[in-house]
Amino acid sequence: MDARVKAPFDREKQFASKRRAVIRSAGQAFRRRGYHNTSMIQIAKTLGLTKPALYYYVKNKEEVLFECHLIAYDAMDEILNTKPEATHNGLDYLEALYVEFVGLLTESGVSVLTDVDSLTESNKSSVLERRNKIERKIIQLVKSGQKDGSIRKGDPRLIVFFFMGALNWLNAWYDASGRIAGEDIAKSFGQQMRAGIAA
Amino acid sequence: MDARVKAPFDREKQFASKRRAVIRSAGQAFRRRGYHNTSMIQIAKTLGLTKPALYYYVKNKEEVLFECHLIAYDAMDEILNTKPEATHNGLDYLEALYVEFVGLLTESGVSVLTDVDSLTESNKSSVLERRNKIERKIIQLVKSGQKDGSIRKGDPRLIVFFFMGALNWLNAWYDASGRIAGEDIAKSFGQQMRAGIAA
DNA sequence: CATAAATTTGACTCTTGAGTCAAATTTATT
DNA sequence: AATAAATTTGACTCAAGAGTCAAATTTATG
Repeated sequence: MDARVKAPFDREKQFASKRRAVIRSAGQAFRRRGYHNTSMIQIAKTLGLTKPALYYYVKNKEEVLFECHLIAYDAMDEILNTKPEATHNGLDYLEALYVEFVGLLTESGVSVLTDVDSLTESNKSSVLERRNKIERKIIQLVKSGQKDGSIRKGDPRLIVFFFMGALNWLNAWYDASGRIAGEDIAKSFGQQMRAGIAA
Repeated sequence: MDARVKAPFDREKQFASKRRAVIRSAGQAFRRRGYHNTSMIQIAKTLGLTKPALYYYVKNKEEVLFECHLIAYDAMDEILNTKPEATHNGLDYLEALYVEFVGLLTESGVSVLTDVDSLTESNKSSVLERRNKIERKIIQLVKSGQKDGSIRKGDPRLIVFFFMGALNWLNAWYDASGRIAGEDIAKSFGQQMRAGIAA
């Protein structure tokens, strides 16, 4: 391998991966203690860094929060955009998605953060836009499930708000170090959400 | 009426009611913008006061947050302690409670706040104690519903976390000024929670 | 109307934590 | 080894917001 090619690439790669580590670690802290109860110094110390070293990777605290949000919505988008193998009716499909969502929020360190109001106006609306887009997609899925007869009638928004609420609230109580296995949660939540909306 | 008796009583009453107004107004602000995104001056201005006038009624900001939490849990306790008229099976009872909970969080200004980590250690554990107590009670109700056969088998904690999550997340999206009526939410949520856990 | 208590105010102080900067040190490249 | 880039550091500045205090004003009571 040519060093002139490999070296800069490695540098970038290292920088990017360290940066990701910063965001992920900060995200964990935000989830546990909240955005405002987590100082940049704490984040730095957790990673064995000092504050200026942290700012070498990151523009400011709000940017970190913003990216934490993006990570979550990127991951959810990915789940939403992955076509399921077998064709299901609306209900089956929705349940499968839901189980994956729960898996995402329990197994991977990803979490849906609540601190939207600590973002700049522009970042805030961009995050809300992402969230709404996802919500609209799921509402559409519910509607098509109602059409194919697998999901019972009723305001699709309320149906979605219900089980998505249960999902988002996960972050408030679920602790990776807790004693409930993520898989068990996914199974139970999947069942309840399915039974709750089945026709 | 004797003025020497009435007057001081009225003063106290006025003080108490103004104080309550402060807490309630602050609670609304905390719910909308979050604890740390709400300054004491904002709270004061909303009520047409200045900051020191606010501190006449309240020891410090954290106390306000603490009392907001207590208000919510007091209200939930009251619902839990009110015996239902007709005797139901576990499922019916739980659904009735749940509908009342949703009503509480939509119709009255009460909300379950997320900022537990902004409390002093002692206040924090006291709030968590209250929350756990309520959770345990509901878990017990689920268990007895499972015994009488109206609620399906499964880890009662996970069953409770699911629908209580949906409940608590209400505050994150529901805005009293929104276009969905609280009663409609209660009805839909009640149905979904019931169907989700029915045997 | 005089007095005391309740209520409100303007003008402070103090702490915390975000963000910066110039200099030092480490790492890669020739 | 010399040099340049990447990385890290200690020591700052600065702003926001919590909380205070002595004095002014309003309200109730005799």
